[in-house]
Amino acid sequence: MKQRQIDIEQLQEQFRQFLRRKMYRNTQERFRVLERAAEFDRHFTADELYVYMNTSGDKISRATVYSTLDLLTQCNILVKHRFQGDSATYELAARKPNHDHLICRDCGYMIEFQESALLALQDEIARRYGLQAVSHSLQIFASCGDSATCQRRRESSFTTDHDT
Amino acid sequence: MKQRQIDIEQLQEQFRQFLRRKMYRNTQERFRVLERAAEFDRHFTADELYVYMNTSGDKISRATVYSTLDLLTQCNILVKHRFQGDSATYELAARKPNHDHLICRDCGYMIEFQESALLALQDEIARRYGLQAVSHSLQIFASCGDSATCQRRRESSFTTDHDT
DNA sequence: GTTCTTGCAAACCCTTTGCACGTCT
DNA sequence: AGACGTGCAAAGGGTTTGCAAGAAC
Repeated sequence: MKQRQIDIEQLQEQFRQFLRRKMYRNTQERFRVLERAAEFDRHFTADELYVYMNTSGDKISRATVYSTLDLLTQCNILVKHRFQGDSATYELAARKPNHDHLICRDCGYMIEFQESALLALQDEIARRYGLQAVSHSLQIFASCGDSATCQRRRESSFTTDHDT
Repeated sequence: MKQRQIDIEQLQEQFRQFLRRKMYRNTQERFRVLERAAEFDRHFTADELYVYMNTSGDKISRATVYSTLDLLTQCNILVKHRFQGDSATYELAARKPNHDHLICRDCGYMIEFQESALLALQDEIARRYGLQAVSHSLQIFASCGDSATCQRRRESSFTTDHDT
């Protein structure tokens, strides 16, 4: 968790406009969830954010965290992922625009990559069916091939995720 | 559910080899799950398969269905999807090779498409990081644009997750 | 005969919900 | 004031697990 060059005020404005458009209320809780979520420079779960907030000064309920994360996802401030089996993870959309995930199916090691060709491809495929593409989610599953490497990566992938 | 030109014997052989390689046992239940799963020409859930089997002559437990579906996914006979929020869905990998999904984020309407460029792209990206691509999962989220159509299509409403 | 698998039900975990209280407009 | 949001705990639903009985090897 660290500060980056995310424009928090712009996100707040974006959220405010979304809430107004949907006739939802401007509550302190909702904006605190946004602020604290924006401190993560990595994927995080709803429960992680809940614990983080409640152990650092923001008393808030799980229900509110979940519901606000849902709102933030609706207005594209957050992106929600459902990787294998576990709980859903979120990340700031602005954190690393248009990245996708390369995942070792044997050890779970995950690499974030950016591939500009995908944007054009997503648009073209949607157009092919008369739709307008909004976003996409791509995971490539691979194997390390080298089992020693795979094992080493397994350890690091579960302990260090604090930096991208 | 209907029969297609799936080579069930080849799948059984593939499964047998996988079990042998992993030192797992050849049980009747495992092969019955494979046979019955292969009858679906669409996505299905573990529970659907469980109910289907138990209402048509194959008495089997949920635990076995779940565990066998996991094995069949491990050996690439099935593909497992985790679309929005609900339960996981499976489908035969051989059913429609290398297809991906185009989903209307407003009404949930889903189109299966095939795009051969993606295969090359998945391989190239994995290679870029020294890995060997096995498969991928791509969802493109779009909007219908036409609200009338979208509303008609709306049977279940939900927010868009980016899932595996 | 030993080990793995199955079946059953209960446990589990993440997420959602119902209701009373509090807050926003 | 009225409607909506929050907090709490309990319910919910898909999936996994523990243990005894049964099959595979």
